[in-house]
Amino acid sequence: MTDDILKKNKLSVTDGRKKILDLFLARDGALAHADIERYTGEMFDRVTVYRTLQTFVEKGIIHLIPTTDNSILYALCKENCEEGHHHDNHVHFICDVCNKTICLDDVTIPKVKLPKGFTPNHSEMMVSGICADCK
Amino acid sequence: MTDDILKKNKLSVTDGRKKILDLFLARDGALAHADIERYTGEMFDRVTVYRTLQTFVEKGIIHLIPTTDNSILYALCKENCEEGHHHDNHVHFICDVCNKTICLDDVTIPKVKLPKGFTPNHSEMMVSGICADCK
DNA sequence: TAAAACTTGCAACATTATTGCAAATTTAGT
DNA sequence: ACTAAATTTGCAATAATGTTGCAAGTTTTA
Repeated sequence: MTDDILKKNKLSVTDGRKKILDLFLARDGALAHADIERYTGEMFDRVTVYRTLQTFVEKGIIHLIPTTDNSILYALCKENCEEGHHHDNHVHFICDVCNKTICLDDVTIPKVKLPKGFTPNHSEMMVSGICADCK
Repeated sequence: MTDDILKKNKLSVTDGRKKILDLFLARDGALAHADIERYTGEMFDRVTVYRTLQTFVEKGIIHLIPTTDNSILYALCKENCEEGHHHDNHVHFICDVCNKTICLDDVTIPKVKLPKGFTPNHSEMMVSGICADCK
């Protein structure tokens, strides 16, 4: 499974990449760099984690999620990795209780009417509240 | 002007706070910590800038803007500072050309229909593209 | 104007991220 | 399966970013 995703994206299949990809496949929530480091522990160097995430973002295997604090979150979105390119026009949900960030793949970001002179290109939308598990 | 805002928020009127508030009033775009440091230069310590921004956020004079990269942006929004409390349910626009982030105070974030079990509380929305100045 | 309250700068420290280079691993060609 | 080429990793060094305690300085209050 992980091997396929890596091969499809023309990346060498290495232990580090498989392990990190596994992590994303196992969770449906988004992950912060720190989560990944906590999990991989002594297995790999911090630098490898940074570089792996960067590579995955470049290849479109994972995508960045904006946050209100300074943290960077990464998430693997189902459709995207199947198809090999990004469709990240979905809403992200941050649960105030469990603090997980979830990709709502089926909730499309609505278009908004911008003031005169503004031309839209890409949109991001995040909703916080209580998720289905915590309700 | 700056004195009034500070007083209204029960903050001591100091040179640092006035200078930083001036910066926000002069720009309509959002500012990163680094922008402020670049501007204030040797005038104040880094720590003072951090603490001033934190205080302003707590008082609701400025608000944080989420970004896709790891940067933290702050912006003063017109209505808010007049009234002394937050109405930050507006869309933020990031220009791909000049890279400015602008509060579209008149563009309200639309409501979206969430999947079963999810309860919304707060929303954020960012649109990138070309701004009115760069078109 | 003096005391109390608050703010600032400094120094030290913690965390997070980036880069170059050599060693190790993976891939591709035969 | 074996070797050369390409890629990836770990290490070390460095940079950038953010935090804390405390003493000195400034602002506010009465």
